[in-house]
Amino acid sequence: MTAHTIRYYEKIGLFKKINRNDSGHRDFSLEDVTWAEFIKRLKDTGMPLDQILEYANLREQGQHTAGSRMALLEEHAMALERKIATEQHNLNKLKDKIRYYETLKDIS
Amino acid sequence: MTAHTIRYYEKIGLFKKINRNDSGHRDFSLEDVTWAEFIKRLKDTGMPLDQILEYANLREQGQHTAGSRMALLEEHAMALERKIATEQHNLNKLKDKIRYYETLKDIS
DNA sequence: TCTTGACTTAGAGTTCACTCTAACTTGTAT
DNA sequence: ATACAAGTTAGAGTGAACTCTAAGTCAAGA
Repeated sequence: MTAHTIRYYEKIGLFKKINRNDSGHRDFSLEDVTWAEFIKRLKDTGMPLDQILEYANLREQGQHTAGSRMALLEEHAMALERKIATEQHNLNKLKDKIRYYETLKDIS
Repeated sequence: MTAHTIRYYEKIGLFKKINRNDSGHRDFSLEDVTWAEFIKRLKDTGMPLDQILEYANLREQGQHTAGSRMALLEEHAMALERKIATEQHNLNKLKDKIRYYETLKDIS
């Protein structure tokens, strides 16, 4: 995650209240870093930024949104599971095609 | 695949020689349709258009490029395999997180 | 015949997620 | 003291893959 990307994430609202030091530079707390890592994990699982933003907004509202956040994560986990299954299916199809070409090569 | 998308694919060179009827409309042969389906499969496995285009160009050169095409497909299949493995790993991590939140809920 | 809808083109606009630029200020090493 | 690296902002630019628009032609049903 580059500095540019972090500033961009702050701009779109993924980071809410990053402290600044005397000279106006961002001063990331441990909590900020943990949150950044969590954003990265969600990103790595293919969650689009607007959904992560939704999660971030819930998170800002406090503890009483924990349920909704959980639901969001569970929904995303299921979507990811479906996506992996589809990709596995496509991979098998592709391998079939490759094997088919290999048999052709054996014959000709 | 919408009509717009097909025209776009033709424009960037994915379709090479689509016949036209008397009124200038595209007249897709069975081979064209098969090729379109193959493009779709490659797309569904996450192959970017420039790689599909590379494949299309090889395909146009004729039978003697069959080896290179196979290599391309094999390389892509391996990349897809790695991608699925990573995604599975990320999914597991996400599920761990969800389970962790669930234990918190049980306690509090 | 009239209407409706599908086709044609070149080219403009959109979305996502950055990525970079310009102009400026601040911090660090020698 | 002087470089120079790294921070700040608003806003522009990028790349992938569409997606749509405008202005026009063509075809089929009531």
